Amino acid sequence: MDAFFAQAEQASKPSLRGKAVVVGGLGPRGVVATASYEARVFGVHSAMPMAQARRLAPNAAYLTPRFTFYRAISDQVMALLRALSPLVEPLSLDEAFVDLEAGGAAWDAESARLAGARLRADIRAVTGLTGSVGLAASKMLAKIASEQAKPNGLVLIEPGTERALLGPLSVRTLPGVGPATGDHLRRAGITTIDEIVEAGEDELVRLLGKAHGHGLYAMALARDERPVVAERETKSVSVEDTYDVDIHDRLRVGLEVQRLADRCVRRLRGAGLSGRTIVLKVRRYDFSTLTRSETLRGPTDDPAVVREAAARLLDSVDTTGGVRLLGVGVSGLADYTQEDLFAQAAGEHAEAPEEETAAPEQPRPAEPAPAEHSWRPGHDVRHASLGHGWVQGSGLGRVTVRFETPDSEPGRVRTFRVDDPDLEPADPLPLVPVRPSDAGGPDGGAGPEQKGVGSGAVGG
DNA sequence: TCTGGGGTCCTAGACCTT
DNA sequence: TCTGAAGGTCTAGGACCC
Repeated sequence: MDAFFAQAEQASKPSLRGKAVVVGGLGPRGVVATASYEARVFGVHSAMPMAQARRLAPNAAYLTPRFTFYRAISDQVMALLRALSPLVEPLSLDEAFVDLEAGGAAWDAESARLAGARLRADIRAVTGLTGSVGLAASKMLAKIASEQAKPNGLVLIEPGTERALLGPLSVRTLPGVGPATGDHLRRAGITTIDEIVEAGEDELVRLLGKAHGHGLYAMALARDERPVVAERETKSVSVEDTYDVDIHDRLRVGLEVQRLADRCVRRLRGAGLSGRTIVLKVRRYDFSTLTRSETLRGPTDDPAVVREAAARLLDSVDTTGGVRLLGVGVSGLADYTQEDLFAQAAGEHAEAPEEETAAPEQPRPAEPAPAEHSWRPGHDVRHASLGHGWVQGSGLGRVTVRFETPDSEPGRVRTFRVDDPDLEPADPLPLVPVRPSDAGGPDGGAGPEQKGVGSGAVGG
């Protein structure tokens, strides 16, 4: 999908169409998740600190992400992809690889192009959003094609043209080459994919190590045999929080770690998993990041066991100077639990009072009492008499709401007290009106753009 | 300027076992 | 019995991706 989050917000809010929209964390340490194409004109891009984005585009609309809304749209698009082929490999909410040949949806360049065009039309019809499609004989090339197709386009890389197309491109085009590897190669005088080929495989391995060197050299020759994998099993589950202000109080750090451990276990259990290795992550005031891990005798999904392990790991970390981020994760996953791990926990720590560990919600001592409502910018609300709208901003005891819906004209703005009893949070409205004949089909929503290419669809 | 959150994969050293 | 090589596991960190 093209600038997915921002596009979904523009589809949902008529007053933002054609305007610069930036979606991301709005706190003092937030970063940009997605910027609309109108915002990109000002130099705003993903992963940029929000403060910098505000300086570049002070008049843009700044919204917090609505992941539930985006996920609903993503589900609609993924369903369209799965209708094309059983081999669909989602990369994120808004991207996926599809093996068109495996699904019989395409067998040569022309049939692939047709399938891609039909898919784009279907995405538009079902979600109301635009997506781009890249078609090629491998995942790497399909990804490059889809980047070239953005926004709202379709690009097919004809078999036999791959090497010529790749040669002049920057090494940063290749998957796995980020800022660090790009710099490393640049210092060795390698900036284009042609120059990787000229340097030779041995030199690449010398520069980047075995796995990366061999892999990158093969990619530079347009050799990519990675299959489209439909079912990816989860390898780890983690949660982390960055704090608006560094935490110095050691007691508070400990409480936050406990809270994160509980949240992590809820996610773990939600996925029906348990894990053996507990990981604590600490980012200190100077942005240096430490991880500490401990492997248990067997997998657990017991919050008490994870809390205790995380607390032990924290004991080995110096937090003097303050921490800006804390995280707790579990890896070494299994889909079963080893019950006698209770014994492990009890054995090492003489009998802590046994709480009902399965209780989904426990008091969080470190947290302030929740406000009545958190009126987050961009989120939907309903007013008893004025109807559906969204939060444009809030502060000083006031919340400003724009009253409009996906299929209305740009709406009027009104300001209320934050505790106005007529105002309440609401669910997002579908982006595409639900027709009676759609019953049973996907309900309306905006769609992400996807890039997909069957490994055999074009080249096969 | 000042850097999110949730992941995956790779490397390398320490340590243990065979 | 001692030694060394080889391989596996654990741990920590770095890079990358969306």
